[in-house]
Amino acid sequence: MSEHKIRNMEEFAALSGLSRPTVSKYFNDPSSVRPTTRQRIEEALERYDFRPNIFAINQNRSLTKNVGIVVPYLADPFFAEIARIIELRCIAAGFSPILYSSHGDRTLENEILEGLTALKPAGVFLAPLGRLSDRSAIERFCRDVPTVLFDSNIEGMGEAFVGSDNFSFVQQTVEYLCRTGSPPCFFEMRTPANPNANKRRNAYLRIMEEAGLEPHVIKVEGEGWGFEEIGRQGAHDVIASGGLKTETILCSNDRLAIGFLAACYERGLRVGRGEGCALRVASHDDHPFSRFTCPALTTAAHEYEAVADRCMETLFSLIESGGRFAQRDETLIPARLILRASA
Amino acid sequence: MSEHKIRNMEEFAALSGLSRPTVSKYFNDPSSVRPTTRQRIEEALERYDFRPNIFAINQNRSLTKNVGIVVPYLADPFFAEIARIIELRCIAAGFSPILYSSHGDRTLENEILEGLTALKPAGVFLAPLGRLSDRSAIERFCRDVPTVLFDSNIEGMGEAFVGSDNFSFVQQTVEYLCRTGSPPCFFEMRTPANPNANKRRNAYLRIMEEAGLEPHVIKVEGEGWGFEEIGRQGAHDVIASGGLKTETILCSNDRLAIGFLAACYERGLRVGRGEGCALRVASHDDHPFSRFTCPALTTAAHEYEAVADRCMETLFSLIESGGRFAQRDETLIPARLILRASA
DNA sequence: CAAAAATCTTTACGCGCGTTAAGGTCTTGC
DNA sequence: GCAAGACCTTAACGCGCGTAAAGATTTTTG
Repeated sequence: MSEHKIRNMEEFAALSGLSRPTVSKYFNDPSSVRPTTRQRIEEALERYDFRPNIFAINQNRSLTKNVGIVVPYLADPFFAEIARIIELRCIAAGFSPILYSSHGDRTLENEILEGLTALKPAGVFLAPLGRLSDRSAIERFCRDVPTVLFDSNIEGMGEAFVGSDNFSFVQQTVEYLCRTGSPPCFFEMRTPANPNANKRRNAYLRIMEEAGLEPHVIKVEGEGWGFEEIGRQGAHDVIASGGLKTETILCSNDRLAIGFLAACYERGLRVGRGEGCALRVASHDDHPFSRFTCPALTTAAHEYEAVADRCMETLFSLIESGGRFAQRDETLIPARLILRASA
Repeated sequence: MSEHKIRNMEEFAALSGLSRPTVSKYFNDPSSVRPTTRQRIEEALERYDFRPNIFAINQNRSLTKNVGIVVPYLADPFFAEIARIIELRCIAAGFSPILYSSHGDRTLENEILEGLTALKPAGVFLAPLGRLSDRSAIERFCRDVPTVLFDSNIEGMGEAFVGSDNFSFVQQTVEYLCRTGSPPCFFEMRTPANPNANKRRNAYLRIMEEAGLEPHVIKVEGEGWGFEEIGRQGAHDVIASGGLKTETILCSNDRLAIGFLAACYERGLRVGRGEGCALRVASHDDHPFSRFTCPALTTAAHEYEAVADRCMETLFSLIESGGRFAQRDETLIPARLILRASA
């Protein structure tokens, strides 16, 4: 690297002994110039450390190499983990991922989408807030930007959806629980933020019905993203009031289960499938921490990698199709049951 | 909102019945135009839904309203949480935060910094990887971009550092543990990624020495960002081999402690300060999940909000000072001891 | 070795907006 | 009602790069 800073491509081209259009061509596709030319540019690049001005590059372009990733709440380790994998995949594919969290806020989600539109991204992965989302705003956004929804489906929006097969999640846990002990009740929030929760409850009801078993759904109060605390408080309430009709509890998601287990511990209730255990608790998601709860949580796992890979595949073919699919593409990825000590 | 899409400010200005420079003036500072003019623009804005082209805006600017936030590993809830708060503060202050995770990778951290430089941000909050960071790359970055380091200090880099007072963290936990029972040993990773870990161990050694107590440091093996598993495995090893010389364990951070507690549970060791408890475990950070461990974790909490607020204050004054401080500014925020059931 | 093909250089325009300068128009205060 | 000042319009340039066209140069091909 040498002394003074290079101001623009003109200057850099001169220093490489080439013309600006050639250098410009190189930056858009290094293989589009003669190998010797390419080498000259790359040598100069070593010496002078020049990068084309991003704003100027994109100014006159209808599409960029930007890819937006929007999740509803990044401080939820589930979303952090899935976003992490998608982000790495984007980088590997030569895109510039830009990560946003709606922080559980409808207004913020709208603002993110507006700002994202302005960035002219090649595509966007959007995990919407769900119940709180402004459907018309999302619809408008999807008209302007090639969008792949993930995690949380909103019927008809975006060109594709990649998510988990909630029925498969619940089927596996319920089947396992029934096979190894008493049938479970279903523990969830009364007003879940996310359509997955509704799908899971409905799956539970249907599976129990088909098995000729009586379903029990326990709905606990609470708003916001503090699921663990909602689960903990709800567990205390339902246990104290004798509302627990079964000794097996299937939580809608791991974060609620983490709270449930905390409450059990606080009450001295032993959870697990062994001798002397009062309750069995299972759940869904394979939250990054579910391995470390006490006891470790039996759960139906998302195939994080598979979801991320499928997201990328979908976006690639979407981009190749010019940003539109003839028909909305839906992928549901089944769960993988993970047996641990809690049930 | 009306029919056809507006292409540029010229067109929008015409539709508002004003000239482009006036409209441009408005977008840079709405209060810089006459109230009646402002009203006309805002009415047109309602009707036509126009946003100036971001790339064009920034193209000819040396500074933008962008603020970078870089953390070493976003899937760590601690960083997700601090990033969340800082991001919200930035938005409230009218900036456009852009969030990056280095994903624990040195190369990626470098690339993020390079890309960030190109975005000409008004400022950057950088929590570096620590031991893995490329110091020369960070140094170069800090020369180009007004940077506030946080969480993890690297001497002399950036214009300021905002972080936690590790000595205060350890002092409070050690003091509490000694006062209420036997003195703790210190449980940590052999090769911590982060300078905070070293500061905490040194604080532990010094505090024990000053109290005339014999220190015990337990170092466990393990690489990467899976701290819980490292803590769990390390706990199993040290307990099985009889390496635990004290009944009180102070973990370097909550994630290790979460693993430690999981191991204790798996071994049937009761943790807590009551009757029949074999061990006491305390830790540092007040990780978002430490409330839900079994038992709930006694820990020294970061003042998340205070750290975020101080970060913002520092960046504001840094921007006002034209991006440079006469002297590097260091803020260390003390811990808040949180007593829960584990110790 | 000459012709064809590939690649480069030169020249020039456009993108959308920031910004400046000169001059016109509207407000304000007396 | 009039001057001063605030605000607006018009005109024009520049930012850094994409890109197109025409001509010059190099490389490949037969």
